[in-house]
Amino acid sequence: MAPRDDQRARATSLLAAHLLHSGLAATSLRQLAAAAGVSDRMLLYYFADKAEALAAAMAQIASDIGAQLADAIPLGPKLPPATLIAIAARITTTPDMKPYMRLWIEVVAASARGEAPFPAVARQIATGFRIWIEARLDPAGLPDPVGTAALILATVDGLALLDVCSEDGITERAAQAAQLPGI
Amino acid sequence: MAPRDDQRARATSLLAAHLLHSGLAATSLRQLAAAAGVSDRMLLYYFADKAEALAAAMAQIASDIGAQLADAIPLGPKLPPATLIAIAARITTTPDMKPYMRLWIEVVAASARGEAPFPAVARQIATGFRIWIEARLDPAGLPDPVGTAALILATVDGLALLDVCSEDGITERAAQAAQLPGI
DNA sequence: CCAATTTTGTAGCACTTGCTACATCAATAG
DNA sequence: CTATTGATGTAGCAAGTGCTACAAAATTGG
Repeated sequence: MAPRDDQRARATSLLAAHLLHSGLAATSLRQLAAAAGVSDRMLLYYFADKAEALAAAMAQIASDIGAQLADAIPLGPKLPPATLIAIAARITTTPDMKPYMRLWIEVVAASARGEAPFPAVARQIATGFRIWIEARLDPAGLPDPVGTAALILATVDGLALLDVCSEDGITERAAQAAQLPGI
Repeated sequence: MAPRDDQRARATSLLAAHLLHSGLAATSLRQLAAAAGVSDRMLLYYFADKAEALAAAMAQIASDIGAQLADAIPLGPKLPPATLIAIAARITTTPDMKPYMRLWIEVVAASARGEAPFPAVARQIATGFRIWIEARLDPAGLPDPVGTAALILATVDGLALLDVCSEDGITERAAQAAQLPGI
């Protein structure tokens, strides 16, 4: 009905695809507008400002990640930390997940720099990750299950970070090492 | 003797301090010049361009990190992975190391974006980290010591990443969890 | 069909970006 | 003392930034 809302939704999807493909490298207003197939003038008609456009795209991406994670490991019996680390490492190093994790690294850095809207976005996504892990972690015998969940999250994020700045193959070998007992 | 080289060295140190304090948030030519206490015109007299100025500052920081790491754990008997993870986590979550690790995250993201000179810088620093770990890791019983070293590096980096986008205290609890046996 | 409202284009503004041309001043070599 | 070189300031350029004023067109309600 309202063309504006339709166009806004369409632009949001195109922006999300653009961010997944190019990261935060090309995020000027005009570049975003080009990616969304509209003029910069219209992008600012659909969204209040650049930050809102980015936030909308990131929200869609975050919901994608959530769905993918929920699909990958449905809620079931609680798992011990070693098992959960192994599984999480295997999932997040999947080629399908690579663009997501790469973007995630850039979002965290932009958040560290205080660049709107990324501090809020990063907090939201990190919380999503944390909840996913905590919901699947067996707390039995753990002195601090939240700390352990955070460690698992850190390990997974670290693998993603490694993937950005290392030669090919190293990340896979690290993920493999994460599946050994006693580490 | 040559005032230019003196000034260049002085500027490099001031730039390094600036990056450690502010990350990559304020890295326009004029902001860098202000941090170095010179005019933008002179900064480009000391350095060929902005990328070279950043590279010089980052090189100094990288050498600082190297020295700090070498001091923290001198070469000695090779350690099993669990011990090494615990030690590395304790070192890198020290308040002293916090600015370094935070900057490191931003450098990796800038590298992912292809922003000069960070791809080269990130590769160099990551290699330094990796060598430090491999030199201290006991490969006995490990099917892929390099993969295990990479995993340790990933864990440490992941803790740093977590530190950027989580509430206070979580990183410490995760680092604590990393010191438990059997994870 | 007219009026009001929503949607879209054109043009541009004030500002920042990395970098440079040019002139000037100081110091040093002959 | 002069001539050359090194060092520094002033001013500015072309491109890009986020965003906006204004008007024309399209759509909708009566």
